[in-house]
Amino acid sequence: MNTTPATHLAIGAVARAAGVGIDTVRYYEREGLLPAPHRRESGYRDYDTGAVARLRFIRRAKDLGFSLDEIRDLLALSVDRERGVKGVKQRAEQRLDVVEQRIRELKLVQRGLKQLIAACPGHGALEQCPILRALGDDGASK
Amino acid sequence: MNTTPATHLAIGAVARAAGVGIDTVRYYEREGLLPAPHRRESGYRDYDTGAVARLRFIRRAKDLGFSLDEIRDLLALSVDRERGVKGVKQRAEQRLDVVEQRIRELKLVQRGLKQLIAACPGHGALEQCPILRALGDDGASK
DNA sequence: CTTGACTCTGGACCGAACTCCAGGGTTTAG
DNA sequence: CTAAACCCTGGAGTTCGGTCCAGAGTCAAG
Repeated sequence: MNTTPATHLAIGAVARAAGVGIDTVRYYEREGLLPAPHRRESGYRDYDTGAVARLRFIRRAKDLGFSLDEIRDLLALSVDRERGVKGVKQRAEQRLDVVEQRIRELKLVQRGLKQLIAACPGHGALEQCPILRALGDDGASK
Repeated sequence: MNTTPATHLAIGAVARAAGVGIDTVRYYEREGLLPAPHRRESGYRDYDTGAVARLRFIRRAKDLGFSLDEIRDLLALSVDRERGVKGVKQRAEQRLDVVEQRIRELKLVQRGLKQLIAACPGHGALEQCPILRALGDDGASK
């Protein structure tokens, strides 16, 4: 029944396995993203492979642009039989909205830059430079 | 010859005219983006309309995604008869590269999110949720 | 047993671009 | 003349997601 063997991993091993820094693991624990693990007599944290899975979950969610706050939320949903699946889908949709909005903004910037670059000869008088003309009303001249 | 009348503007007026906060104006002065203006007897800063133009320059460049460091550079180029136009065009091209790279990254994220959303029914067992399955190898279940 | 690698804590620090604060002085409208 | 609105300085605080540090204890190989 137990698919996750309770291997005894120290923090360094768990960090390496998940591809994050040791300080990051402790940081996530402080932030409530990773449950506090058992401790050995010595005080050393003692992880099992579930911790590695959880860290990877966090890393992948971060790659999709979720903030740590949102990931905390996602992690809570991931064990919520009631609203879990629905909530997770909703969050993904919200994230998609934000990403698409951001893409639209960047495309506007892209268009603006392209136009300026195309219009600028790359030499000549400052007064004629379309980029400077677009940025300021005057060329900051004396 | 003088196209910029030396109107006497206090910091609040200049900030309003440029659409930025008062603290931002002082911050830009500290950061060397805006030259230190004349002072009245009282110590009050006394701006002319050139300051408004320069603040607008900064604002527009920021809208195009330039950092304050880059804007400082742009401002220096805007009065450099030698490398001015060439340098400005170059900076714009570099910025465009970064913007386009960012758009590509966001499109990957967009694709990933879309796939997950499409695959998720929005209800049912946590174990079946493709989003959770994609994020973690396990659903953080006990 | 020794050495080197590992881990512990609490807290400071990073960058970017502001934003806010206290405790003053100044200007201006009525 | 007074009260409101403005301005001054220096410095601290904000957000986000870590990263680094000192000083101390622990573990594993040889």
